[in-house]
Amino acid sequence: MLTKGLEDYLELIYKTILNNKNIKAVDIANEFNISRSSVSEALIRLADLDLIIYEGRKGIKITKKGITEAKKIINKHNILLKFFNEVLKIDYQIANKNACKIEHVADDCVLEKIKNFSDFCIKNNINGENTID
Amino acid sequence: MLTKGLEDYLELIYKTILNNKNIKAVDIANEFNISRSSVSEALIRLADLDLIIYEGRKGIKITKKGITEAKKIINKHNILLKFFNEVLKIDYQIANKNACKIEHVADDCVLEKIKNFSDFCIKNNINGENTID
DNA sequence: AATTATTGTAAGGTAAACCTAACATTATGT
DNA sequence: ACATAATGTTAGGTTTACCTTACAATAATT
Repeated sequence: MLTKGLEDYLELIYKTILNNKNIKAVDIANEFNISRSSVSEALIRLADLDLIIYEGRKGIKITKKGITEAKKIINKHNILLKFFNEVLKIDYQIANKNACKIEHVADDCVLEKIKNFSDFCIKNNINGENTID
Repeated sequence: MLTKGLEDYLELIYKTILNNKNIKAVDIANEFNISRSSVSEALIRLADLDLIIYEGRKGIKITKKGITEAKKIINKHNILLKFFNEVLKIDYQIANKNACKIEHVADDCVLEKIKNFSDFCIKNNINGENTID
């Protein structure tokens, strides 16, 4: 299983590539406030796991396996974000921050249940603002 | 801030004491499948933080500060457990396991919102079993 | 009481994930 | 083209949270 750090980096790599932008090691370092050398090591590890193709300055490419993995993580993130923000009506920044942390620890089956419940609540306008007596 | 490990150990210490039972370092080691020496270190750290009074074989006592802290963690745990198990209708063991992980990373304000929403859902019989089309 | 088992501690080790500093390489600006 | 800046890598270090092994102290069994 991927560590929280590797998941975060892969997530950023995929999102950036999806946006048709290039991503460099230094960008990851800046985004997460870690050193370039730490990123260097992490990218080698992601490459070892066949999640990215890393050729230093030549760029970072994501593999099919990497895309699958990144999508999973982003999916988890989005389920949590949506639930926190749209159902519980938690401030977006805080919702996002908490989604970022919980996405690495919550089991798939829990996320699945949250997703279904969240969709139901949104459809029926049940949320944290109209549920207070 | 306490680490996940220290929070877990303190939680167990408090729960055991609440049950009028004594708790020893070896019990913590067994519960979390870690070595006695790791527990030994952790207990010294908890004592340094004034959360417990630790005197080796003479026993482990919890301080007022420790009780306050333990209650906070257990409260978080219970909010999550209740939401997962009673609202989302997730299997108790899985609900508990996930509560255990998320309690260490979720912000207080998120837990607060989950609690309110959870109570509302329970009161109105809105749950993961009657919300599927 | 003597033996055996249990418990706690100390010493030293490991792996992960970070760090800084120094260096090499590649881009960029003039 | 050259100087400067940006980027990636290497080497070596730190911290955290574990570990094992060995030993000391206490408790339990016979």
